[in-house]
Amino acid sequence: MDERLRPIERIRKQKDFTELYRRGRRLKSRYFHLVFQPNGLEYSRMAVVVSKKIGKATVRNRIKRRFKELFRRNKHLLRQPCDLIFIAQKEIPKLSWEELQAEYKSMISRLDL
RNA sequence: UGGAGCAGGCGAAGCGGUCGCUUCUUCUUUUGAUGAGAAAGAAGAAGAGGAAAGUCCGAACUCCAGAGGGCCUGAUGGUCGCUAACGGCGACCUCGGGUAACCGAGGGAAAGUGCCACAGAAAACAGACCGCCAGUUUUUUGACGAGACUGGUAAGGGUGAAAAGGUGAGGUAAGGGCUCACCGCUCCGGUGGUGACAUCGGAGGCAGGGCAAACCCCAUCAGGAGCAAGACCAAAUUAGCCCCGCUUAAGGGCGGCCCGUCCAAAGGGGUGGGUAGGUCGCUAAACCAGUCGAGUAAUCGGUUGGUUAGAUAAAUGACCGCUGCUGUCCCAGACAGUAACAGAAUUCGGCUUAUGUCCUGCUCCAGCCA
RNA sequence: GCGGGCGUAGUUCAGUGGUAGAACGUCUGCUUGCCAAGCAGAAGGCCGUGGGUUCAAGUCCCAUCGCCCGCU
Repeated sequence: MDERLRPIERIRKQKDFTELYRRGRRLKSRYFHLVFQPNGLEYSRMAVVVSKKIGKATVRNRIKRRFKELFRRNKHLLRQPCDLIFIAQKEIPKLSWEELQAEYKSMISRLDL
């Protein structure tokens, strides 16, 4: 139903990041890590972290856009609102769009909330 | 037909649609004090590049009180132009490379200092190893020859990246610009050119190695830092302690030093505390496109039209349909692909680097045909 | 975004323009019943990459690639 990605659904503050990194739980795969925590709000929030080691600016931007697209399309998969940080790993530029979609869905299903 | 050289263009193929993001404008609702503003929603408009990249130069802009002089330091380097400026661009000059189209390089080594390993007799007020020639003398014996000494010489040999112009002729005891011709070089003068320089004539028998991307000299240019510059707002904290200083100061004034000048207890330094957020700067400018004129050109001037991203854990994405193009195959069709380099972060002018079975024009060379 | 620094042997580093070195490590031999230590010797380098200046470049100049650090 709601496939928008409003500004408040993005994590932007330094405080939120440090809090999540300290308290959040982690899931790891070959392509990206996922830090998550139920946030107690009425909506979920997300952020993408891609370091310079992954690639040049073009590559990093493409990864960020793909994660944003996946998040807004698949909000219904989350059983309760929570904060998510996606941390890209070195192997991720090798994935095609279809492969990343499958990877994303399997990771979300592994969340135990 | 093949191979080269130069110049330029385009660069998510085009059209339509669905979902979503950023900014602006207008409107609606909620909140708020009928304000400023904030939040949510709707409609419309706009939304990555030729290199946005590297950060290699040059500027605008901001702050450093002002941006003055000198020295150090750094940069540039044929000439004349263009430009806001430049290490950029244009035209020309000389030298070098290429069969050619064309390409590359560029002050000074008769101001001084320094360095030229190895080899070689000798490597920088030149000198003489092997040689060549003459004379004297010894040996032998009559000569040739051989040795020693004295003198002449730099043609030949060999070393090296480099060794007191080159080739030829005359001349000479042997040689040598010793003399002559041609080429090269230096100096003087004329002519042409704004100039680098070119060219013509005359004189001189000839000066003397290389390296300034070694120090350096000459000419020109440069104050420093950078939008994380800098300004403002609200909140919070400290408005304490120590040290220096009121005039012949110390200290500071953003690469260093000196002069000059300015600040100077509402100051400077240290300690302590803080380094969390918002707004502005922030997009209309040495702008872009067309056209006319000046100029060989870079470029300049006039005129008409256009408005073209402003994010901040940082917006341009995902998908569908049709058309076009390319490739493969079993060719009235089917399948696959539609790219490469790459993503604005204060803004411009350049340079450099990356990039495509892409496109256009001009030129050169070779082969074949007429 | 802006500013600065470094690339040399397997590793850590030296290196006036003139044959690339040291220490540790590796390998071989000696020594020992065996190992370590010790002694003797050897191998190992396109000096990050590509141009230029020079007779000659690890060194000087230009471009480029990679890595590291600082500034809100």
